[in-house]
Amino acid sequence: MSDVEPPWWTPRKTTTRRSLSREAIVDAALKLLRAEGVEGLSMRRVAGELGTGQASLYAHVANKDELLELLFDRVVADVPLPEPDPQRWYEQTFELWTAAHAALLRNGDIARVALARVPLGPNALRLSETAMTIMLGGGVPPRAAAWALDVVGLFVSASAVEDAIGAELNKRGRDPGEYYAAVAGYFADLPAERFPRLVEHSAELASGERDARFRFGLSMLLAGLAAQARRD
Amino acid sequence: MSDVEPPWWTPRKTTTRRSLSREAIVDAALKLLRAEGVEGLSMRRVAGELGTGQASLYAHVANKDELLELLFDRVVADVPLPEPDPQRWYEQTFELWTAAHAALLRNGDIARVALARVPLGPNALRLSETAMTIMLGGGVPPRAAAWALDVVGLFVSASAVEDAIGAELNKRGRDPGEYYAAVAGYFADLPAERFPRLVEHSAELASGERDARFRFGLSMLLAGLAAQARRD
DNA sequence: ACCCCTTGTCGAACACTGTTCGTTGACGAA
DNA sequence: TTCGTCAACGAACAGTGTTCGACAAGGGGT
Repeated sequence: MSDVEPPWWTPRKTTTRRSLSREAIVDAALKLLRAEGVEGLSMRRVAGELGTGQASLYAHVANKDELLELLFDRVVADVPLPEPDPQRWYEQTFELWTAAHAALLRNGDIARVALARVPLGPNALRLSETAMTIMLGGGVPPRAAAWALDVVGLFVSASAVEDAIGAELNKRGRDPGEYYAAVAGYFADLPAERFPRLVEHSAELASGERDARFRFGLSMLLAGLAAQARRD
Repeated sequence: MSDVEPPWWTPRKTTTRRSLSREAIVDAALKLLRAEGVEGLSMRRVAGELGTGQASLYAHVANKDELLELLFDRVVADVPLPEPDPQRWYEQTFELWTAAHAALLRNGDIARVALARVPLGPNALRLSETAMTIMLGGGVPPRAAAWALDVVGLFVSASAVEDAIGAELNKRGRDPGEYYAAVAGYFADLPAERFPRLVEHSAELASGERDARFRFGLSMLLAGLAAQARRD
């Protein structure tokens, strides 16, 4: 845990005098998030979870937006960070982002908030610093490393959101994989004369192997990075 | 224009008997979207734009989600699609997605809806079919092409969302680039003993050259694809 | 020409949302 | 003991997506 915080997070220096605290609020929000997703997370319900009124939350948290940022950073805290080893920069980068992806998936929708605002909380910063150290140690030029941080982060978050949506739709349906099957069927039933490729490859287009698809995308990105690293 | 539509879009076969129409609604929504973003797009305001009551919209559109999907597909309609040429598959792929990115950016926030639901509207399908044709013609294996379609689409949408947020924050501020400067400043002012790399490369981390960053990310991805294409 | 009945329009209402206001009441310092 | 501060919180405000039910206008069948 680091005590660095973005300047727009309301500072909470005073020890709480009563029952509520920022931590308790984030805890309650996290519980709701896992159960219902970002959509079902309202200030009233968080307050209800804590057995208090909604207005009370605003003494500890400026905003719903701020609460979501705190929540996101709490989730990022669970990503294990490796000790950078220049010999294994590629593997370590791969593992770091795979772990981040997994942590996001463990918490429903939460990746949405990463796409709505660049994550600059203390734990996101620790992760960024580690990722930069690994890439720079591996010989990736600074500008490429800095930009790649953004690009890969974007991809990881977007993937997590997509996977969370699929998981949610599957949960609502009867059988596991029902949603992916429906998408594949939709592709397969398109008019073949107009969409020959989509029809022909409908199976691959909708194949629900989330992890394999994620690793494929991450490999695509890191292949580009490795090429940059070798050039210098 | 293609007349293929996902089965869950309410079919509107009958010619409109009165003033309202699906097209008019999407037009009004598009106008609002450009002016205020997805956030400021409510059914009431769309209805107000058309001088009618909010309930009237539901005769032409199942719900707000469907309206957003229609809106997204309308935006995708503006992406110019090249005639596939196997000799130039890499360039064509690059150009196609750059054009898609630009079309999204021209319409504020709209990329958000692509991340909230896999886009399967008629124009998104035409774009997908073209992208597949180009990649397959260039020798990319089918499964890699199918997965890359998803991965690159995710990246393009996520980039567009991030850029739209930056653009919005800059618009709110006094000077152009104010937001990026603030982020760079935040990085630069971090405690150097804890975040040495982030502090050292704060300039690159927040550099606001949107297009260059986007092209960099797209290159990273396509480098991975090109490696796959050569392998076969 | 008549009537019916389908179908688009739309005001009102419902159940929510995030946030603010003003009051209450308990604690720590003097 | 008294005072002032501040977390707690009920109520209200302005907004949201959506549904219901009433209304009216045309076209099709008789």
